[in-house]
Amino acid sequence: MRETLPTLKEIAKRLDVSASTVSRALVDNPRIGLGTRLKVQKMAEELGYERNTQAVNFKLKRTNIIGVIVPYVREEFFSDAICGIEEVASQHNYTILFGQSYDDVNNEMRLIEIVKKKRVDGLIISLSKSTSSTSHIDALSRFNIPVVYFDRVPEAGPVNKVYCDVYSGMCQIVTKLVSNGITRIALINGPGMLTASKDRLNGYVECMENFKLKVDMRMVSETDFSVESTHGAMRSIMNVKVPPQAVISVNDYVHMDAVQYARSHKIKVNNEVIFVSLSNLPITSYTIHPPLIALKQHPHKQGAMAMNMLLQIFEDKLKSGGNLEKPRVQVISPTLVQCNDSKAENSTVFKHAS
Amino acid sequence: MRETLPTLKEIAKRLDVSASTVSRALVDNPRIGLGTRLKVQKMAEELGYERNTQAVNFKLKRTNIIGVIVPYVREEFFSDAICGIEEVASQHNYTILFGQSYDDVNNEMRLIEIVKKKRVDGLIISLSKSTSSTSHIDALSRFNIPVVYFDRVPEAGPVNKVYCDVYSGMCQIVTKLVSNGITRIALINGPGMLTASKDRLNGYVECMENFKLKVDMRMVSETDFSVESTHGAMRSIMNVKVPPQAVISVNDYVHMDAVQYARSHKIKVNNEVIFVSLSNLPITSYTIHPPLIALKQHPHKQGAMAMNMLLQIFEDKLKSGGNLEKPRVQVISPTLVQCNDSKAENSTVFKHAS
DNA sequence: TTGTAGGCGTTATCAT
DNA sequence: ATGATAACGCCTACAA
Repeated sequence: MRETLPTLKEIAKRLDVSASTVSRALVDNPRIGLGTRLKVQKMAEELGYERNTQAVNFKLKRTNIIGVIVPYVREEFFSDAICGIEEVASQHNYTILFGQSYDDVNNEMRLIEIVKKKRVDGLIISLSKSTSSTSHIDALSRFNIPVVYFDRVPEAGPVNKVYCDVYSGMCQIVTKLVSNGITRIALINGPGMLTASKDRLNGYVECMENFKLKVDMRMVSETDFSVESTHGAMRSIMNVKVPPQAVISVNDYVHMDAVQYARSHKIKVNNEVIFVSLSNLPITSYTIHPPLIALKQHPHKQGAMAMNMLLQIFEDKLKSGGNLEKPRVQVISPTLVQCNDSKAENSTVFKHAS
Repeated sequence: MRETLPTLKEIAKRLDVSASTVSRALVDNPRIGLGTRLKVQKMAEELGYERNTQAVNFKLKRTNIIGVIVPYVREEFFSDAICGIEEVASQHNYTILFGQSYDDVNNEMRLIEIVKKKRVDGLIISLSKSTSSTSHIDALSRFNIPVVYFDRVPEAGPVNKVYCDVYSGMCQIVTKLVSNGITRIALINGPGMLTASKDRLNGYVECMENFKLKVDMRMVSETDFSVESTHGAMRSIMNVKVPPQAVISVNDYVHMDAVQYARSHKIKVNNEVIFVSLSNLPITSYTIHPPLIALKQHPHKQGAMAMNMLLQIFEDKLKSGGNLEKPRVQVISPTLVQCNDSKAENSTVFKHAS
């Protein structure tokens, strides 16, 4: 019944050679005769031998597992990113151990403990929105576990990270709007603590100023990503006496909630007020009112890049025998896309190139 | 720099006892004195000892990894299911190795090879839509790797599976519609090959007949889940001379595409024609026209149940020392939910309880 | 109650 | 070019 896979020893016994010989033949070690190598490989083939990765990894003191921690896997952005990670990871025989922080530092800390316990070879993480310090993560470096941050990255410190240049994304958007005559622009930003939020705000402010437009901070609001919070943000924005012509939302979920607010307040979406989102997920195409302008943040690519960075770090660690390489940083540019909203009355069409 | 975790031997040396003693103390083996046990545990605590799971698993010839294969992780249904799996898995110290078949048997076969190579302890899988035979999966049982199917399960054969009772779901829906005076009901079903599709069709036909309603097969169509295919299905359905009053879609993505078709053909959605979906994902609440009736298929719960089933199988395998338990089957009932579509003109409201 | 010895499958370091 | 041996960290008969 129980069909058990042959081991290296089994091959050795049948061929009456030593285990080391077999091992060498199987990894194409040069210190072996061509004849025996072929003989061994043939036998391995016949027996359906498969190297026991568990044993190898154990021997080599590695796990070939990399930890991945994101706020929510159910968000398309992150599941996409995970796929990107998984794609390049599996090509290099790495396996993913993933966990969700549910945007809560405490969960994040628990997960860090787990990946440490599992002795992962490395960690790729996108911070929870409530994470203000990364000391729990820094602890990993003491155990020589390299960490790559992506998307939600810590602001400062010598860390490896890949993220999207939302500053430039913000500029692209504002430029596009302004060149279409839209100058009263509101922003629903993410929690001010997040680096990305600061970048967005800076991009917004500086780009506005470049156009000699005064920045009205009543047009800038924050959300903690919850529906209520977003609705609150909308309320404060729409209540200034000269309301905005455009509302930029920090992401598609916030965008959808903002649209929901607008509709329930009889605001003509994408007509009276133009809606813009800083990210661009496939689902929005099914929504009532998609954003007229959005930014692709390339989550899949970000994931792939993060994993590649980790692989690089592994390699360099082997070469340099140890430590102290300087942190790696990769920035990826978001891509501005125009959508159209068939449902909007007299949907605005953008003409001018940015 | 490199802080390396202490091993069992380290503790043994410091306490001047043997490794086996330490091992026993740490697993609360009864064959050890209370004093030494406490002493050992204290030292372990002090040193920050953490059992090397890799070594343990290697020794015990298990991996504590379970493979999970789904068509797409980006679909909320499956990412939800994976979370359910992950939740109970992590509670029992199991780790997930996931892969996506992208609804293609060939990928599925490749993934099966991989999980076999990784020597997973078990597999949870939701079949690709193009999988007609499960012989590639049956191969796993030869290596004593138990398999649990979920949601997209094979029709016949003695397999372990957990799935949603779409037959009854279909009945619930038809009953609800009929009791509200809607009798011309169309169905956009999934590929006929899938078990679930057959169940849906049976539920539809038999429930209609229970109500003495004649079944018009021109009102029944199939989609391969692609947009074009769904649009084609809609076309054929809406073109019969007396068109349906309701359209039931196999899932939310198909539903959204069906709505899209309807809108572009000036059909008043959820007014002239009522739209119903056989699943119920959060995203639909943001869509232009959510289904007025939907079924919760509880993906998270399905995932959790599948994982629990696997754990049961593991346990029983230990007890019975080996094989031949009869296959396990768990069926979960879908829950009918009513939504409302604020956007529909004169949106139909259902009054009668089913 | 505790220690000793052997082994899981593989690789690395010596020899030969 | 090949073999013998030890070791990775842990567990488990068996012995004491």
